[in-house]
Amino acid sequence: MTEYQLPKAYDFKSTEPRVYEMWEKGGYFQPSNDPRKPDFDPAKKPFVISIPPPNVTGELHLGHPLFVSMEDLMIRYHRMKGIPTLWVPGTDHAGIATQLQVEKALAKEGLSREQIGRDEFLRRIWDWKEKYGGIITTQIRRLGASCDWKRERFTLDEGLSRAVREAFVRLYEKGLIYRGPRLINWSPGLKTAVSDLEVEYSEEPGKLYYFKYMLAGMKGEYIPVATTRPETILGDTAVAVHPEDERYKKFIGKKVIVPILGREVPVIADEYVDREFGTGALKITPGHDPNDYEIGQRHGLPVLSMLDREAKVTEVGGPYAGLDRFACREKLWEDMRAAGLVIKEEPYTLNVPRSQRGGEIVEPMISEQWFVKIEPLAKAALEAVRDGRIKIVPERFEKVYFNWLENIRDWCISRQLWWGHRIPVWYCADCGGQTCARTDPLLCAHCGGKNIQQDPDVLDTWFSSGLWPFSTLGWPDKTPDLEYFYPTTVMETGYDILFFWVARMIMMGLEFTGEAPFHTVYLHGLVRDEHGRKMSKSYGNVIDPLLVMDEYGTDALRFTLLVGSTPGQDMNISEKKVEANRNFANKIWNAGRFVISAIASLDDRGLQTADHRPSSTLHGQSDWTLADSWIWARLQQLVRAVERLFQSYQFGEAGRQIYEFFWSDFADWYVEVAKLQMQKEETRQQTVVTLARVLDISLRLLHPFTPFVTEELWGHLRRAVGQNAILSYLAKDWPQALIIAPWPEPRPEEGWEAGKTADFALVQEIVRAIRNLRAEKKVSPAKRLPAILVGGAKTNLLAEQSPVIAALAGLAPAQFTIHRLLAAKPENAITLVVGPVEVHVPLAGMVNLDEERSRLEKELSSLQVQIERLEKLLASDFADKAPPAVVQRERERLDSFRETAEKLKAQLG
RNA sequence: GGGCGCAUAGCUCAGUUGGUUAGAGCGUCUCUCUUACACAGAGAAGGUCAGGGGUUCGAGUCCCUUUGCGCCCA
Repeated sequence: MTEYQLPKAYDFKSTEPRVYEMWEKGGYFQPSNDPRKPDFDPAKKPFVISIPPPNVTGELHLGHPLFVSMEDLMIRYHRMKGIPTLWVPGTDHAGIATQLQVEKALAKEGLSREQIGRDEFLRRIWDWKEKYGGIITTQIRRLGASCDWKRERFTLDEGLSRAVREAFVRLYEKGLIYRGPRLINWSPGLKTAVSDLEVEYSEEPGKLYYFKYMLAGMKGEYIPVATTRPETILGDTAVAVHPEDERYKKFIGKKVIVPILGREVPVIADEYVDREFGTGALKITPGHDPNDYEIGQRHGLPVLSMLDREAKVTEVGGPYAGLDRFACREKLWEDMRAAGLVIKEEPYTLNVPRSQRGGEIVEPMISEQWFVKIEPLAKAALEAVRDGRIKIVPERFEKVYFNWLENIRDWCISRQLWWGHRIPVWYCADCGGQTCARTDPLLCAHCGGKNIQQDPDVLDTWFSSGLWPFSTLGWPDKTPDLEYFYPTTVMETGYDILFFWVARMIMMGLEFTGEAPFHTVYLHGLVRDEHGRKMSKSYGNVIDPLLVMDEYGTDALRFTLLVGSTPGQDMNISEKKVEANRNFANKIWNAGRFVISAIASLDDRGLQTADHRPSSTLHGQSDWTLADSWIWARLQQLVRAVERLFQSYQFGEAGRQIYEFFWSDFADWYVEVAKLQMQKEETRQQTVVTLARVLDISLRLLHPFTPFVTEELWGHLRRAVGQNAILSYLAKDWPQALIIAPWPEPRPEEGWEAGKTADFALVQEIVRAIRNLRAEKKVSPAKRLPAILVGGAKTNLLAEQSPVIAALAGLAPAQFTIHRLLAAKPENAITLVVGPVEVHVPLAGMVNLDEERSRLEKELSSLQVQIERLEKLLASDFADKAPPAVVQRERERLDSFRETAEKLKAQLG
């Protein structure tokens, strides 16, 4: 017999790395049914998740532990169910973010990327990736992620680059990719175009500038115009008014003079103009405003670009050429004031477009870029969700998804960056033709000339991310992985990237594979600080998950994130919560320690092992005590609830219920009763069996939530049970590790549960009532109290449970009697009424008759209220219309209240 | 402007087919180092479930509406 000397507190620091290594070395992260292996069975349906790839050189923030915990939970659950599972890990090259990091490092050496050139810059960025690229995946391992690292991918690796190239060429050949000058969002600091999604609008205080648009050839007549961006006057090509606006109708078709520049532009009529806003007349700058651009298109207006790629005024701006956009605004306005064209300025709240990255003000401008013609893709993507091929959880996000796709605009996919997938198009200097090819061409496809040059731009990072679920499995090749694991099962990610990523994956998946890339989209909320504020460095409320794990352990962090969240809802996190769950991990550990020591203490002295196995599979019978039956019934109830909750993605609620069961039912009650049962020879073995079985199943249920502590403890349990001559039969089917132990399958009730549960609940109530009395009367916990119980119909139950009641309530066994009926009320005793049971506690010298009387009266009166309420309820329509079971339950409650009230009345005499 | 979410104990939150007198963690108060755990145990206090209206035998839960906060889209 081996003695188990487990540390008094769970030591996550030494456990976590060791356990993770054991899993990884044991090959448990690989699918149990693998198309790359000979015994592969294509008929088994796998469960597959592709990881939302984190930025390869990024830092771990709380968003990562959240998605890792969620996905790992789903993966572990399915793995334990025996389903072949694959979780594909990987990282994203994160074009802008990574390039900026390296540029920043370069700047410290006083260099710019232009100075060192494209090739050298790319070499450095790859060095950077090699140096820092492993950090994030190491951190994800630390979170316990059970993904198949053998299948790890990177968006810029060879295979994925080929996928990107294939995707681009196919869209190009289909005419769904085009290049052209369009109004795009330009980021002057980064000097690249960005997509509509990468622009965020923020409300900021600004001004509305009113000025005069003088009419050409009509002395002194003018149209008053208001604008938030006076500098764009330099690019105006019209003034628009509403066709029915009485004020300005007469000017339609006339010309007005652009201030300072003196150009003449037409006055046009367009229904877009809002007569209520500003002066009701709108200056039109098609080159620098999306709405104006559309109006310009409608009216065939010329488009002027008055800002260059650095947001400085171009020659279009005449005297202002070379000025920065903001300096120009001031100078022009002052000049206009001097020219008598200014009317007034008003404070006004602007909606300023800012770059999602860096926050600089984005400039709408005309630029030659590549676009994806999105409408046909969007249509298919809408259909896939509408007809249920893809389900979004929570459902309300389907509406958001529809709304976005229904109003989607073409996607600008070219970026003026160097880090990314280069656009596979070559321009011919001889014939001007474009050559788009899967492999780098040497000759122009049109004229055969050698004078071709590749487009310098790269693709939006999300273009490659959109291919992720299938590119990671080998697409465009028909690899065995792709055949078997695609489409994937669940896409789990934050709702903040529903458009950026999820919608695009759906569009691309349908386009290139003909299938929805996943069946279910599960969207989680965002993690905020304990008061619901967004975490930000400037605010100083950022919680670093690494520090949290250092202090409280990974399981505590995971459990906090999993249990603290509801689908699609933001969650607030605080260290306090993590600490509470660290305590839970410790609770698991210690309850386990107790069970293991109980097993170790059970030897085979005088016991014939074979004969002492439970003969019946029907539980709650024969050699089972009430507590054994109760905890088993509760556990089975829990297994059923957890199964139901998992099916509906309510992982948080499932975790809470397991927590409740483990701490309140198992540790607080059953373990305490078990201590007693183990002292008796006849119940000892059955108790240890129950302890072992309940712990085993509990650990299995908890494993997806808190994998480390459960794996470690289960290992000890397995060894202890396996080495025990009497109990080893219990573990005969247990595998090497908990990670692959079978998930507890829900089984139907057997019929005995309700009765046993009610009986145990009565015992609990009696114990609580006595404990309460002790606390109220300030009786020392060490003092054993005498007691007289009057049980009526429950006398047999009380007699059988008397040792339990005595032990848990601190009664003195020698002075503790049970009666069916009692002729006279004991003297000098305090009486507690618990349902059908009376508990008389003689407390010499502590009984104040008046106090007792008023206590009983108070109890009686609150009972009367309940009785009246129920009598009224049962006399109403309720009795006819409510389901019989509900009515029956209320009737029983009323009976029990009446019984208690009668007893109280008798006491009061 | 359109859409969505939230409002439940001092704080942070659960509460998904509507069904006991609404739960948890933290915090507060009282007691206890009882041989798994003081990262603990026992007990207690604390809520007109934002306001109003409706449906129903029955509403924290469903419908309408008002107010406040937050988010997304334009």
